[in-house]
Amino acid sequence: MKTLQSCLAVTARYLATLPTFAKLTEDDRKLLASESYLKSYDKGECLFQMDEPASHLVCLVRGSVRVYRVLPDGKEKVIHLVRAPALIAEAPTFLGGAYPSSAVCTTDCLVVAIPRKALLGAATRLPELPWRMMAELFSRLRELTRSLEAHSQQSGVVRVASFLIGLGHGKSAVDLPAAKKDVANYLGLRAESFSRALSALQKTGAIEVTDRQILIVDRDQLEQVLVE
Amino acid sequence: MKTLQSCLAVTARYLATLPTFAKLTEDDRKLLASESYLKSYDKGECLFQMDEPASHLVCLVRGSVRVYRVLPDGKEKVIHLVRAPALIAEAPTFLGGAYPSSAVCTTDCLVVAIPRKALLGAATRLPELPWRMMAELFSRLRELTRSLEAHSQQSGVVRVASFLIGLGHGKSAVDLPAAKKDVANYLGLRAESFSRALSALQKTGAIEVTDRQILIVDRDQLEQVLVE
DNA sequence: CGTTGTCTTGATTAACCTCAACAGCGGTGG
DNA sequence: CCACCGCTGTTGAGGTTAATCAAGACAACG
Repeated sequence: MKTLQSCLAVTARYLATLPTFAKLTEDDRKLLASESYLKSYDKGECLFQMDEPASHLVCLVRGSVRVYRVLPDGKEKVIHLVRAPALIAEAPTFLGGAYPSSAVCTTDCLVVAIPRKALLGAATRLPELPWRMMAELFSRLRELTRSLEAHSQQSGVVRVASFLIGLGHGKSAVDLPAAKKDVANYLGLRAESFSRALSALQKTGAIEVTDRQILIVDRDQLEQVLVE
Repeated sequence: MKTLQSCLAVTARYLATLPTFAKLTEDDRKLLASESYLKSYDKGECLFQMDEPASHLVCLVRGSVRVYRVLPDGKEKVIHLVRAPALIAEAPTFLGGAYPSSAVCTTDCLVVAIPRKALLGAATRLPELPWRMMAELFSRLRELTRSLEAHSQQSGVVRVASFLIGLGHGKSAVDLPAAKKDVANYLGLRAESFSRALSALQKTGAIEVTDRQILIVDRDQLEQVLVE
C-alpha cells in the first residue's frame, strides 16, 4: 500500500466517479477530499480484515476487490466481487462497529479512504448523504437476496450463465472480476464444478473462454439456459 | 383483514414493543400512532405483494410472517421468517419504490401500519429515526450474509441444527415459526429433506419433535453437529 | 364422509463434491 | 539457462447429498 500525494482536485474528481458523491457540489467533494487519503494497493494486498474497527469508508475508484468471510472451520465464503467504481463497507463505517468481512484486491487498486469522522461530519453538513448511503445499503440487500435465491433454487450451470449475463451489461466480451476459484466460490461452487460449467457452456457454443476473458458468442442460447 | 378502532395510547404501547420506537418519547409515539392504523390479519392473509408500491411500513406486534419472493419459474423462495415484534419492509417504505417481496401471515397477526408519509414526517422530526432504520437494515444484511454462508457451505442437517439453536435463544422448547414446508424452503431444502434431517437429529437423541414444537433434549449434541 | 393440505417414508436419480493427477505459468535461485 | 516450487486451472473416477418421484398417514374442514 502506498499513500499518494495528490491535489484536492484530483481526489475530488475520483470521488465524482462514485454515484453516491456524483451529485454533490465540487466544493463539497473537495472538502471531503481534504480529509481523505488517496491510496494505491497492489494485487493481493488487504484493504481491511474482518473484526477490525471500521475506521474508513473505502471508495474503490480503480481495480477489483474480493469481499469474503472466514467461517469457523477456516473456509472462505466470497460475499461480493466488487469492481470500481464502488463503495465498500459503508454500513459499518457509518454506523460504527467492526468490519463484518475482509477485503483483498484481486487487481492493482486505487482507493479514496474516507475516515469515519470525516464521513460523519459530511453527513451532518449534507443531509442527502445518509439517504444515499441507505439506498446503497438497500441495493446491496437486494443483491444478496438474489444471490440467496440463486444458491437455493438454481443449478450450477444456471448460476454461471446468469452471472455472465449480468456481468456484461449487454456487452459481449467480459472479464471475470477475479480468479476463477474466487468466482466459483462467489457462485457457491467448487473450482472444478465451475470449470466444468464453463466447458459445458462453451461446448454448446454459447460462450468462448480465454483465460479470464469470456466472449458471449450466442446470447440467446445463454439466456435459454436460465429457463430450462 | 380488519382495521381496528383503538385509542392512541394502545397503538402507541404496541409501537413501544419495537426496538426501533422504544426509545422515542411517549408523545412522539402517540403522534406516530395518530397517523397509523391498527390492523388484525387472519392466518394465511397477505400483508403485501411483491411489486406493489410500498405505501406502508408494517410493524408486526403479534404473530408470525413469511416473507418470500416468487421466481420467474413460479417457485417460491422464503427470505425471512419473521416473528413479532419486528419491522417488515422498512427499506422500500423509507426509500420509496415497490416491495421487493411478498408477505403472508403464518399465524393470526396484529399489525401497526404506518403510512409512508407519516414515516417520512416522523423522520424529519426525529433525526435518530433514519439511523435506527439504517441499523435495522444493516442487521438484516448480516442475517442474509449468514444465510448465504450457510446455504453454500453447510449440509442440510447442519443448517437445520443451527437454525434450531438460533431459534431458541437458549430455551429448550421452541416452536417453528411457520409450517415445516416453509421452514424447509427458508433453509434451502425440500420438505422431504427437512423431514429427514429432523428425524436424523431425533434419532441421535438431540431433539424431540412433536408437530411444530421442537424440544432440545441435548444441546451439546446438537451443537456438536455444527462442527462435524 | 370425502376433500384438501401437511407431513413422512421409501426408492431412484442427478448434481455436485472429493480426491487425485497433471498441465501451464511465473517467480526464484543455483 | 534450467530446475524447482507454488499456485491456478482442467480433467477423470468415484462417492455423497439432497432432489425427485411416488405412496400413504393424518388432521382439519365443509
